[in-house]
Formats: sequence, structure tokens, C-alpha cells
Amino acid sequence: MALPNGPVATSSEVEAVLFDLVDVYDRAYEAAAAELSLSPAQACVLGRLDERRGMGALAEELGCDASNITQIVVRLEALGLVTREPDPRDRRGRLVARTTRGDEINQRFATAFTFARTAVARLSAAEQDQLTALLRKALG
Amino acid sequence: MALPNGPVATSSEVEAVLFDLVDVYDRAYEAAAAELSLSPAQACVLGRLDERRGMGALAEELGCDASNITQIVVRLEALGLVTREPDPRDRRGRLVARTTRGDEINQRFATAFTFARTAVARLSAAEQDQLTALLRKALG
DNA sequence: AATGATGCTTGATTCGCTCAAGTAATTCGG
DNA sequence: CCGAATTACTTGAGCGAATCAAGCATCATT
Repeated sequence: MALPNGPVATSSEVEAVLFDLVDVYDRAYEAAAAELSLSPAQACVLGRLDERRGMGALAEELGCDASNITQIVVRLEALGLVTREPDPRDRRGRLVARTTRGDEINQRFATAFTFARTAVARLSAAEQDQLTALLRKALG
Repeated sequence: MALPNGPVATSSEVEAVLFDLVDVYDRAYEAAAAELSLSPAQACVLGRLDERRGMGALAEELGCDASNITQIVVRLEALGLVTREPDPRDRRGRLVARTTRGDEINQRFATAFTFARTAVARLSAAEQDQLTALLRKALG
């Protein structure tokens, strides 16, 4: 399991609970991926393929090197969750798309990653709106 | 940079902003560590050494294998940020403690990781209390 | 004193991530 | 239309994080 990101010394209560949230979220994500024998990175990429798209688009959206995406996609392809076809419009490019099995696994992952859903469900509709507003404001 | 953890398909607005928060938090943590040439894991371990403690205690608190901690501590030691002395009470154990330089770097990291601090600062005291309460409730 | 548990390290392996180079295809300037 | 940059991606090398299986030394128990 990945080490948590924080805290050095939580100066306030809010910061502490914020850290807690991030930690629990990250661990839940990782655990959900592990249930399906996926790494978090694999689950992430798989989740971004609702439409077929090029490697570069993925790399840019995920803010990492293209070669990183190559590796992850190669593994997803080896697992039969993804295909990589040449782009007819630009034969340099490769279009990545989920296979039916990829769709299925992605769906199962979405089901397994209950954290955000159940956390939100503990709040009333009004509270959810409040939380959204507060976090938006905090994020600036 | 590490790939984000999410989203498959954000079903609600709250979930989306929650994901955003986690993503920005994680990236900020990583960036702050990188400023000091530390990996997130190294920054994390360094931050847990306000008091000297054994490897096992660290592993348990961080929820990972002891051998993982060994590696990270070895690197921190090589960087001169940490010492590893035999435990006089139990000579199997090794007590890890920050060096003065380790203290300094840890302090600088705390300064560099502004995200939680500045996010919270955008809220009034009342809003901070609200947010704390909401997140606590959501975390269950 | 022997047996077993504990605390940590080592070695092997996998994955994520980055950087530097390389290849192929496209675009652009002349 | 041709050569030069640019773009899209892959490959290879290298590092850190993480896990697992073994191993070693040191307690702790009987």
C-alpha cells in the first residue's frame, strides 16, 4: 500500500480531517483496484477511456510522460482490457479503446470503489451542497 | 507525477469536487517533496519522526511492510536526514531519529506544502468548523 | 536450555515514473 | 515538391516504492 501523503504536523483540526479524507480516499481507490488485480494507475487509465483516444491525449490529461502511458497501456492490452489501433487520420497515432472485457472490469471497479459514494451518502442533500460549496471555495 | 486516483465516472457534483480535492492535494504534496529532492514516501517517513521510534512502529502506522520502511530509511540515512541506532532496551530493534539536517528539511517541507494551509485560509473560522463537521460526518 | 516469536534486513520481482534516444509520419517553408 | 522541423509514440536505462519469501539475531517462554 502506498504511504500516506501527510501530515508533517497538522496545525489545525481542519487540516487533520482533510488529510484523513485524502488518505482514506487514496487507500480505498487502491483497494478497489486491487480487488480486480489492477494497479491504481491501470484503473485510472481504464477509467479515462469512455471514448477511444490517443496516447498523447491521455498523457496530457493525466499530467505525465507519454512513455509512462505506453507502459500502462501495454499492460492493459496484455490483460485484454484495451486495444490499440492505428489512427487512420494520422498514422503516427494510436487510438486506445476499452474492450468489452475492459468495459466490464471498469464497471466492476466503479462498483468496488464505494468510498466517495458512501461518504456522500452520509450527508443530506443540503449538506452535500454545503460541502461542495465549501470545498470549491477552499480550492480557490 | 503520480496518476490521479479517479474518477471512473463522477456521478454527482460532490464526488467530482471531492476527487478534485484529493488530486490537487496529492500533487501538491508530491511537488513540495520534489522541491527538497525527496520522494513523497521519504517526506512522509521524515514527517513521522518528531520522536525517535522503531522501524516496526513506523511500518504499522503507515500500513506497509517493514522491508519497505527499511529501504526508505536507508535512503534517508544516506541523505544524512536520519540516524538509525540500536535500541538499548531490545537489541533487535533500531531506533530511527531525525538529524538536525533532517529537522531542517522537514521544516522546509512543512513550509513548502502550502496546499492544506492556503485552502483552509480561504475559509472563515465558521466555515472551517462547518467543513470539519461535514467531512467528519462523511467519513463516518 | 530448547522452542518459538519478534524486529529487522536481504534478495528477487513487479510496477510506476522519468529522461534520453530513436523511429515513423506529418507539417511547413522555400 | 523537397528537405527540415515537429509531432506521436516506443524503447531502453535507471531509480524508487512496494510486496513476498528467507534469513539472522535477539528476546521470551516454558
